[in-house]
Amino acid sequence: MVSIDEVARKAGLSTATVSRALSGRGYVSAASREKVLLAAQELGYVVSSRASSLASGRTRNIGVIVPYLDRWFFSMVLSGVSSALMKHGYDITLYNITADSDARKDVFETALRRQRVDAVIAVAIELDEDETEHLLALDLPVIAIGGPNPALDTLSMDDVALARLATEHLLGLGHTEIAHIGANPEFDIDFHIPTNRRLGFEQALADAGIAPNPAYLEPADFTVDGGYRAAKQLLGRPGPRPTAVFAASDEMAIGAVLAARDLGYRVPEDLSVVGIDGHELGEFFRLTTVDQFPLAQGERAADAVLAKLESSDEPTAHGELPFELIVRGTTARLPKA
Amino acid sequence: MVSIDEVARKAGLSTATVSRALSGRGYVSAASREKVLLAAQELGYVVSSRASSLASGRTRNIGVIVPYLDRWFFSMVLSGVSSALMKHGYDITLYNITADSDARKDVFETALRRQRVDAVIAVAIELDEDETEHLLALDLPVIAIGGPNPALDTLSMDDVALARLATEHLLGLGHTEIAHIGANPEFDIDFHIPTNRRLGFEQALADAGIAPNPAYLEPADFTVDGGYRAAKQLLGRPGPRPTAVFAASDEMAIGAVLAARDLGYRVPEDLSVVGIDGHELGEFFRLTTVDQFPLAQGERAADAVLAKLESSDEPTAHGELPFELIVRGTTARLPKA
DNA sequence: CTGAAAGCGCTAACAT
DNA sequence: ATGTTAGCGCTTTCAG
Repeated sequence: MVSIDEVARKAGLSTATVSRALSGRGYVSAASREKVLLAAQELGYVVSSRASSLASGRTRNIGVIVPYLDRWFFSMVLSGVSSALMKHGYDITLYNITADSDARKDVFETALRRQRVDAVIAVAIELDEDETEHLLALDLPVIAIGGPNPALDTLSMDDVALARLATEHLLGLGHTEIAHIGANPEFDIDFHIPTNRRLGFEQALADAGIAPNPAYLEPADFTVDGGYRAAKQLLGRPGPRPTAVFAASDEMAIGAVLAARDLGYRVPEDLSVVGIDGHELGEFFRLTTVDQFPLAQGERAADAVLAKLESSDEPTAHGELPFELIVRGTTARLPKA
Repeated sequence: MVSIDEVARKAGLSTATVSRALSGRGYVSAASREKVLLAAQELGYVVSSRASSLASGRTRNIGVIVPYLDRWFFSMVLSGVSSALMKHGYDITLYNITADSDARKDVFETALRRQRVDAVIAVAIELDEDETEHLLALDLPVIAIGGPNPALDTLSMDDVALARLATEHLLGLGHTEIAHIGANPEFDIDFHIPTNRRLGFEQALADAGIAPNPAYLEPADFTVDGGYRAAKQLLGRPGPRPTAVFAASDEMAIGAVLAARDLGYRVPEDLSVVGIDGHELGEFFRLTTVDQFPLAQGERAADAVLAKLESSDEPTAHGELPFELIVRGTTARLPKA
């Protein structure tokens, strides 16, 4: 491994100047910089992050904590974080919080404290007080996606508003018999997303003067299969039948579309379906959805963390994440009866 | 940040002994070890990986190179790698090779050379000679998934055999009019997977004495949508029609199932469909598939890399990855005509 | 089995 | 603008 001394020797300068030229900190004449760059190039020198970080306290590495690696949303966020950070020469080390609570504890109590990272991005993890403490005690910039966690700088999604938008879309098309798939308190681990989406749904109905119908609330587990089963229940039960379904995720919405078809209902003629996410599969099914741009969420978190790193004073107000209604083919006006 | 000196002082021992006790390297009396552990515990001491790695040359961090973060297969592999490594106290830093060739170059020429990792796992990336050189020049243990790359220790999937198995399943059910979706040379970037799967398909047919029918070969892009379009072509064209379809991925197979249904064919009565992957969505569609256990692939790569780390002499023969036919509901015997 | 001490390769005052 | 030098916080000989 070629070291900084060799570069210094070759460039005919001191190691200090080489360090300055390479890092861009401190004054270096243009001529010296040239020499250093050339020497480094020719020797194939790359700064050792081990040594550099020990001396400087900076690692150029960001820790990213995610609860799942194998779920679409998190993959997208991670992808966004990664591309944004790589552009700035930062590496990312991954901390996958699992169900195993010992492993989880280990991340906060040991792994993150090894001084391997300059900052932390926590993606959609509900942190308990202890964990929040640990994070704060690191004394590093932290950005959370998906709050709210009043103790942390957070980029949060207004899930109530998201759900209102989806519901209002249906209302605007003339639907009044609207069912909701998703409200399952059991899945409320992640910031009450299911509950908030149900709340938004109910608010929109209330604003339109529609009384909530408990029979139109069907719990499901956020999978295609779950959405399928829920929709079958909704559509198969005797009695009043919804003309539209708002599912709390695109995967459930897709399940609902498939269930409707299997029962002989046409989508959107007989049933309108709207989801939430902007899932790639939604395009194939021409699913109307409220896109929450997970890739952009990741990029934005990365940018926020970099901003905090440059100027630690930055306020980095708790930001709201954008979302947008994408009207495709699974929703339509309520046909006149 | 509490340092090793404080622990040493509190334990009444030298820093050398503390280091030995904590790392498990070198002799330490049980009594001393106790004292050290207690002191470290009470002070909440965690070894600084910066300092430790500079002094020892070990980082307890593995670099993982992946071409995609947002594709199911890679997410699963990554998930497997992550869980296996975390168990052993290793962190993982992620290098996402993108289409951007400058960024790609940067990973091999700079990022990986920063001495941040003890070993590298390369997931299904076709490396050119230059990149392979760079990897080898790191002088670190490297494990590749998805080879073959003769220069690297590789865990590889026998895609020809995988495809044969899928095809033989169909043949065994009595089908002779079998189409294949997937062979698209354009997508051959990743180790000729499409080509190898087509080869396995053709071999199985040949072994059964069936002449290949070019009209039964439909290229597609490995997405649901691609599989859907391909199947529509296959089933919609006038002339002989296949009674079974072997798709080179589960997502394409799902697309084929949906296309068949849309055209009025029943699956599996009128058309059998088999895929490859073991994709989670396959379960919902009751898709028959050849599972390639991506999670296990990741775990196995992690174990292999750890083994190399412990004993650098280990031969770590180029391993073959397992696969298995999962018969579900989209394939059936050819009905007597 | 333990301690003293010499680095690991770089950065950041400080001096010039 | 550049060089000198004292660390950064650990690990690892080497003695004992």
